[in-house]
Amino acid sequence: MLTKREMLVLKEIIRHYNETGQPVGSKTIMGTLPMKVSSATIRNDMATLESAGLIEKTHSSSGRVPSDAGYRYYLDHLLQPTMVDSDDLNMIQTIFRQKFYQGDELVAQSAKILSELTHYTAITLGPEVGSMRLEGFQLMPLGNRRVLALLITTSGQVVNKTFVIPDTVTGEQLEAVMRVINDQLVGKPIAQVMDQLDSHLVPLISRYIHSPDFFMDLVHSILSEASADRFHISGKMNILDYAHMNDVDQLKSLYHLIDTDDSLANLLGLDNHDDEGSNAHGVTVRLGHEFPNQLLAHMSLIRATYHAGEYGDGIIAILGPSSMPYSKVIGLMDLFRDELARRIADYYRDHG
Amino acid sequence: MLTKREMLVLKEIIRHYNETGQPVGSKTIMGTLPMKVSSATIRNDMATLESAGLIEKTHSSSGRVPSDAGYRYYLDHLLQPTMVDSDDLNMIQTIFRQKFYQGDELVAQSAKILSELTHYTAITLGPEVGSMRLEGFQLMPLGNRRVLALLITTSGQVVNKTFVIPDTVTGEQLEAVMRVINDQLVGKPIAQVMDQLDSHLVPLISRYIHSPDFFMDLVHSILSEASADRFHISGKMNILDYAHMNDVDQLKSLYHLIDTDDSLANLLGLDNHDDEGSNAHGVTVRLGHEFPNQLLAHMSLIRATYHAGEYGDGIIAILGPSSMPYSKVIGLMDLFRDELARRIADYYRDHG
DNA sequence: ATTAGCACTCAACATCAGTAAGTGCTAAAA
DNA sequence: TTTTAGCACTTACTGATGTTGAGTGCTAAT
Repeated sequence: MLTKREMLVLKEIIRHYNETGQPVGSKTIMGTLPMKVSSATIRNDMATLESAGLIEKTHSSSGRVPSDAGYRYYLDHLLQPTMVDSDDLNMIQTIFRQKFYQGDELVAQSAKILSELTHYTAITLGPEVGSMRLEGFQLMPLGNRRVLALLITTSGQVVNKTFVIPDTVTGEQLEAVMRVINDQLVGKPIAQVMDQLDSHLVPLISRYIHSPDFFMDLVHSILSEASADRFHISGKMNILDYAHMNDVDQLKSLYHLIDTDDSLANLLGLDNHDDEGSNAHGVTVRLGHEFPNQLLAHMSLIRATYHAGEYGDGIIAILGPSSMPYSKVIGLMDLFRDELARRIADYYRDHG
Repeated sequence: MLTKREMLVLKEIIRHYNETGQPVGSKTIMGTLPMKVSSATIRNDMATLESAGLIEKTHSSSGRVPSDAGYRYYLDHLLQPTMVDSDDLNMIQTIFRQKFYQGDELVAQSAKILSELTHYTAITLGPEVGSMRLEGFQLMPLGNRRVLALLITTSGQVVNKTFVIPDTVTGEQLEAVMRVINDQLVGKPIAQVMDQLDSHLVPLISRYIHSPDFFMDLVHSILSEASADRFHISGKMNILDYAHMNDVDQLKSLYHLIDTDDSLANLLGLDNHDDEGSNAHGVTVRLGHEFPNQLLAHMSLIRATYHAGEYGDGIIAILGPSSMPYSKVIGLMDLFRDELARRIADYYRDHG
């Protein structure tokens, strides 16, 4: 159990290290603590903090640096989110006041705003994913053995894809497939349709078409395009600033990670939904070393879920260095999730 | 005018510098020249080359490094493209043998292949741009004041976009607009339609609709999406390897440049079509210092046009360091443009 | 429990040869 | 006239050595 002053010392070490990036010494702390104590006292406190594993030395006579555990302790016990300052608030509201045509634009813009305000990397995910249902499906012959497949979802997303049809396929067959899908599948959640493709669709289509392989491929292909997680990432290049990578190959791997939907889903914890690391504000912080992936070692992921009412939940997240102004960033995220949730609800209410 | 041996010395300096990245000394050259001369002789030749501005010293007693002008001379007079080695050829053909559904995939894959073979950054541009014509236009009401606009081009590209319609717009008006566009504009080149939007479309639509602003916006928006240059870039992160940037901000600017369609168009010279820098193989090389942009200083852009017959011309390009194995890369580009042109012609012939 | 004082540690920086790679120049050889 | 051997000279790089300053841990006094 830490004393009050030890906590303060830890907090100050984290604050200073954040600002300067340099190890912090006892004299520096002495200057900024609210009470008047000597540097020797602080040295003693630091020794305690060090044996508790919360801070580290870079070499035997250096100042102290927060350790992974130190950050964890800070996040869990010491952190108080700051209010978003009015300039930032203004910027957010100004941008959100624009007119958005596509539902996605709102979410994409969010990533942009977040990355610009923080100078880190922002990742956002729209609310549609889970709750999205199939609204319509069309096949339009384009001539010359090509056909345009068009899939519309309840969230207003439209996916189109052109296919080359085998010689054996006739116009009537196209009609039949279209009819079957619109009769049987419209209104069902996309995810469910995906799962039951083989068991449901094959028998239905086989009634009209002898070898339904082509159509199965087609439907599968366009469905997976529609149901793929649509991450919006902004500020990718900021990684160059905050990930102090000496190895170019690691940097490349990191970018690969960010660019791969699967790893991103994994990063955001889209698979398991335990709330570890969440604090009272519904904003969760995961430190890099808590991820299985070595690459994220000195990074930190701040993640918040926003609730767009009946339209489902979405995610906003920020990837940055372990050493960042958490109070500010968490304050920002907390405000932003509400703001975005409201805007999305507005959007769908007005024209959803 | 350079002597035969001076040319050889220049060539060898470039070759060595390429392989090692280190300044090249007279003794090194001595070992690799076909004729037997002493290092002193080569030093004399080097002095000539230096006063001609073709090579440089990094400090007063260092070996020599090719200068910008040296590279230019090499490219214009000394370079002989190498045949593509059979492994690479195999890889190209294997990948091209896959089935492609969208016309674009072929061009996108090309960028991927090129970047993987060279370890540089590849940029490709499909052939459709100039010759693309409007094939069809549809407006489908989606309910709840939304409308889906669908635009199909002769190259098989389909662009869809949803819009929120003002309260005042009626279904008949949608019908009318659709009819006008399909009657009047189908078959015309997209570029031309874009240019004449205001002069042609406004009077046509005004006959049916009092304030055509909304529709003009709509048509304009979807047209520009359809006619935007579709660059495919692959190997972006390789820049980290070959652009030996010490300044992170410069690196960021460079990435911004690559990510901005306008600058990219500019880089590839899509505006002016003079053939400067082109050699007999139809592959042109522009060295970084020849671009107005400071950022590209130590880079080089290898660019080739491929001719997909009646389907128009496209571009493949590689961005890399000034110091690269030009013979190989140019050989590759020369082969690749033919290969890609053939594949694209095949694609459109089979189902275009 | 806190503090002053002091010995100690270590990175960072500067200084100072010594070495190796490479040059330019001169005078002799081809 | 061109090429070559020889040599003095330049410079980056390397490693050893010393100095400084920020910081620590420990002890003994408050």
